[in-house]
Amino acid sequence: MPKVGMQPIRRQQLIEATLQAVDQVGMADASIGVIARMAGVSNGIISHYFQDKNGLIFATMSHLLTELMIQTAERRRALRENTPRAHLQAIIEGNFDASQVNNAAMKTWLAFWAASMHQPALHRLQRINDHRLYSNICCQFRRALPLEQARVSARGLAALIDGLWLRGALSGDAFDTEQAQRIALEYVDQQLGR
Amino acid sequence: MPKVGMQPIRRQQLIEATLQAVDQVGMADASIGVIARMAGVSNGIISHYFQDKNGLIFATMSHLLTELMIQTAERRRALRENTPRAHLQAIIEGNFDASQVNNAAMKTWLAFWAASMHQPALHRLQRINDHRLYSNICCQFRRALPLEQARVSARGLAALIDGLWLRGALSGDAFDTEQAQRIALEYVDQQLGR
Amino acid sequence: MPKVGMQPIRRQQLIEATLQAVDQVGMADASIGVIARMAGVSNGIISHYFQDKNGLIFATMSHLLTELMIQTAERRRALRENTPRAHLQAIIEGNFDASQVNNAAMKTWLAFWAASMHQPALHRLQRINDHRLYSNICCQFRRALPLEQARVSARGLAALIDGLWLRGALSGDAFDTEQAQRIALEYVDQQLGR
Amino acid sequence: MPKVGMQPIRRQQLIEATLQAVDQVGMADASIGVIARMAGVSNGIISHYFQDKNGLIFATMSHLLTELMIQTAERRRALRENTPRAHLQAIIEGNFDASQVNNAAMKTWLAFWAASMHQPALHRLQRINDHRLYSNICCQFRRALPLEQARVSARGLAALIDGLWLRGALSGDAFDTEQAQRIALEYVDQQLGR
DNA sequence: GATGAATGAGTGTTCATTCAT
DNA sequence: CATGAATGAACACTCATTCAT
Repeated sequence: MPKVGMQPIRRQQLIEATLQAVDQVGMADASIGVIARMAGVSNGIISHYFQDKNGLIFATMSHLLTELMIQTAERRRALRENTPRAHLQAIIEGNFDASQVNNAAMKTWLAFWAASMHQPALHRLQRINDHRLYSNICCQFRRALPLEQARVSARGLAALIDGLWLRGALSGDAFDTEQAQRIALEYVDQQLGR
Repeated sequence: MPKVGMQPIRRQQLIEATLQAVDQVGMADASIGVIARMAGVSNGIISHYFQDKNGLIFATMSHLLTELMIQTAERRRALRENTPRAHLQAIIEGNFDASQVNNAAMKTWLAFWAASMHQPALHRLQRINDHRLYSNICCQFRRALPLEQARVSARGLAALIDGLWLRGALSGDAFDTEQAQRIALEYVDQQLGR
Repeated sequence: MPKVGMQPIRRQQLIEATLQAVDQVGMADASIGVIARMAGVSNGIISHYFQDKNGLIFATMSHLLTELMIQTAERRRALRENTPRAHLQAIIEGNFDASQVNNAAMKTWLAFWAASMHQPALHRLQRINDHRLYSNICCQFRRALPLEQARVSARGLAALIDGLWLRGALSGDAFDTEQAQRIALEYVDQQLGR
Repeated sequence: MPKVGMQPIRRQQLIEATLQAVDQVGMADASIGVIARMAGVSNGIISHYFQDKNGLIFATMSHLLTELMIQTAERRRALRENTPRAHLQAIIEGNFDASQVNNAAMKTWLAFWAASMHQPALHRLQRINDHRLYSNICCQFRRALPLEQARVSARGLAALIDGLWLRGALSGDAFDTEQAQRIALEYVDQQLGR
């Protein structure tokens, strides 16, 4: 049993237990006790590695955000052609990556949004993420469209992606990511096609 | 002092206090005590008119849904011309009505979505609402487009409306409903314009 | 079982349970659970009548202070002769009244002093009490002595009273209040006798 | 790095950290974690050098007591004249030595008294100290007064010293040790002057 | 119809202590 | 000698709910 250097291991372990707990019982009932039991550790350990429950929630959200960023960045790095359409497609695909459309992630996102309305730290995280999606999109539209038009198109595409994700998450049925991506890509083509 | 017929008055009073409480302290901290204090009544009264706290939450959500339905229906009844575009515009406008984009409503909606992932009763409410938006939209697209295309367009517009609303709610800034409606309407025109 | 107007009854009941708990297990171990059990009520009731544990501690200390004030005031009101010596004797007797030299009160006083070093609200209470003893004494010395001498004598008598009380409390043996009062009164006579 | 002979150094280090912690956050909040952090060592080290937290508290109190004893003894050894008055003055001065009237010491003493009411080990320490002050004083009075009178005077002076110290500690203002010593010495003169 | 007294389970958090390294 | 990972009990406090009045 290793007794030193446990910090990164335990942190990851607890973040995953949090996602699992939110998936199974919902954020409202994901008490420290439940999370600790799922991680197979004692309650007190959470205060040891995260200051308090908020610290754990914050770290969990940061984890999801980072995952989203990584997925999108990787897809864009792997592109063969450097066209706006290709980049936008990669962005769309990143947002519907498996790491974002599984039950645990979807429930956590929704709970995160609700909580961000009243917790400044989460709100800041949320704004950074929202802005990243918008500006990444805008950047690409800007290569093909005049500034004002690019902005409007970016706002539309960002909203469409979030809306498709949201309705998919709320539906309760299996997430048809294929169709969602097709609708989003069609929007891209319409905007670029002028 | 009227001892009869208080039910509808009290129920409305408590629903409004709930929205107010959610607006001010967030759903997580909107305890029965807080809501009762805001309504100027005793704690116990809530069990009297709603079975329990869940009953009050459910009623509050139903209230928001009804309001949304009424706003949309009224706008459509007042239409001069019976074109798909006009109906879709009315639907869009209804979704960005003041009753849906104020702080209390936005916070309650977000909390509702998060909760609906784990509470069957709320999930059912949520699905009904989602489906109503989709089928209302689809119905109008159907008048101008072949079935399959109408379905896809409807899915897109519904997602775009929800996404625009979501990003507006989460931004924390004033909600630019004008721009949102313009983007949604432009999407309608693109879909119909083929 | 009365269901209204319980507040003063419960408050008194809880204050007495606090004194009893401090007597039996010490302030450090006088948890809310212990106090509630001694009062024969549930834990939650304490938050209902006092905001929190600090509120209960504060109320308990206020109770002891009020008791001390009442005992002293009554003795002075019952005086036959209006001499400084008589008043000072009454003040001395009040400070060694049974309400102040029982185990529960002594332990609570000591815990109160220790806590007052770090809790502003308790410190304020403490200063008011200290000052009252001093100024009551000073007032009487002033009738027989020049101002500066009265002040010094008052400081000395107040300290002597507190010191006698303190050593009596800490001794662990039965409190010889007779001897304590004799020593204090002798000090009075020495000061007045010049 | 010395691996042997650390014990006295570490013990002293931890006792001083305890006094510092009590000064800054109060005995109630002076947890092992806080004390260890102030000493710049790990939590576990405390169990290593003191059996447990009580051991550390006990050692800290013993340290204060020893300091008091040393200060008094040194002053008496340095006396030019071997009169009762000179010895009593030295005892008084020892009790108002800087090592006893600094914030950390005063807070620790008060916490110690409160705790001694319920912890036999601390109570024993406390009684030894109380008795030493009394018997040292009594011894000197005995050289000038009949036994019974010496005892009463000793009780009075011991109480006066403790009372002056107590009121000084609780006042929250700067400790006027000069005045306190003058009052105590005056009491000595009155007792001897008969 | 309406109150508010009362409950008690549940929460997040703190903390002294243990122990493998 | 020294660390810090880990525990688990204890704590103050919150809260939805019940019910006598």
